[in-house]
Amino acid sequence: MIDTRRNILEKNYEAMHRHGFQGVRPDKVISELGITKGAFYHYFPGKLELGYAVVDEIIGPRYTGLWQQLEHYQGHPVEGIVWCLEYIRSGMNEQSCALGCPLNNLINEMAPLDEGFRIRLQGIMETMHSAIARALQRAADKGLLNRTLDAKNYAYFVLAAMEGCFSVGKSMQRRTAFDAALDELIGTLRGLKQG
Amino acid sequence: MIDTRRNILEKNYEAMHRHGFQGVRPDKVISELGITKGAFYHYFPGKLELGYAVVDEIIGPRYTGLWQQLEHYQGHPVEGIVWCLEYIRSGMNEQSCALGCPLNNLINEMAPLDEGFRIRLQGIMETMHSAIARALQRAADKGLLNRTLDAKNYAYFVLAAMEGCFSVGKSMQRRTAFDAALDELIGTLRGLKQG
DNA sequence: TCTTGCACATACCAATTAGTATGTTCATCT
DNA sequence: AGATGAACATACTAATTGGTATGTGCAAGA
Repeated sequence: MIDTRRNILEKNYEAMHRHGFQGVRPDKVISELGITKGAFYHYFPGKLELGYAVVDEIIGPRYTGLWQQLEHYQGHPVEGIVWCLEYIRSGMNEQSCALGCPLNNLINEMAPLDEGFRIRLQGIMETMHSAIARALQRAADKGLLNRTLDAKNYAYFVLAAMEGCFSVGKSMQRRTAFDAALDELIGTLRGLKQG
Repeated sequence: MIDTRRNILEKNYEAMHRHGFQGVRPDKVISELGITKGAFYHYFPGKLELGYAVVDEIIGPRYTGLWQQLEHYQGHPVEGIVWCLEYIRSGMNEQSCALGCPLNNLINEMAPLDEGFRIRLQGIMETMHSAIARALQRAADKGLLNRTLDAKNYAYFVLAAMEGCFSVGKSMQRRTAFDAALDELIGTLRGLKQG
């Protein structure tokens, strides 16, 4: 293999997405990869550190990379947020809807169980939160909103609603429910715009 | 014990809340209860059926019981929804915030993994969704809303935002984040009211 | 009184899991 | 050429997990 470590990481990421971290069986994953335990324990001290690496190297960059683009978005900051949401939607199909948001899944599973996970996941959420809050604040500062709001508090709400869309889609096993909830969130956001 | 079965159910519910279903070790839970495997397997065929029973007999009734009260709420239906949300908030402390919503947790963990769980959890969500959608529709029919909306779609959004509040609170390990997100949701809901 | 069966306890077990200890191969540097 | 170490493979293991098989006490009915 060209990059065994990366393959291990990505396959285990997929397994984590489906089964949760506790449900991952590194043995099975690596045997599906056609390699053995030797390779796995060569690159990772153990299962826990593998989980951390998946968060640090796959999940974290994916989310922070997206939301940090808000900083450079030209146009109404609210539309920037909507753009991010639509980007997320565009990357989804029926299956990924049924599996839910990898970040949301991991938060709900691991945040209360392991400090290492919790700190990492909290860091990702804080980065996303800051990006959204700053966008809202910019909009407010430029008088682009039709009411006053607390940017930080509202950013928590946006994050919550977005993650919740995944939970709804997952519980219903239907994209239509995810889409409906997301459409209403977007409508609510656009309702903040001046004019 | 007065009701061993109920004790088993409730202790395992607590364990599921903390560790997730896959993380529950029925052995440990029952030994903490001071009973043995004999008692457990006398009342339940196995771990899976225990999980189903927890959903059917504890989680389900708790949620559906709350939201179905919307039907009899006197006053603006939107305030009925707000009342339910405030009721949920009132039942939370720092610890339950860190552990998250039992329903949300279970959906995110088990919906893609097991049909038995999925059907049960979906049923609970559909009951809640219907209750919210009907409340919104009543408000619309009575001309109590300041804009038109699709009650069913908006109900998905309300559910999503609510569940998302738990995810946010859980990831941040702080009630303030949960409260902030929930306050904004409530503000958004009240913004629908006429006048 | 005898029996039946519920409500558990005790003892055992096979499979799984995560991990370790120990090779082996091969490229690279000296 | 010989030494070295990265990159794996193989074989083993201790602990855990979920479950079964069997035993026991005791209350209620025949």
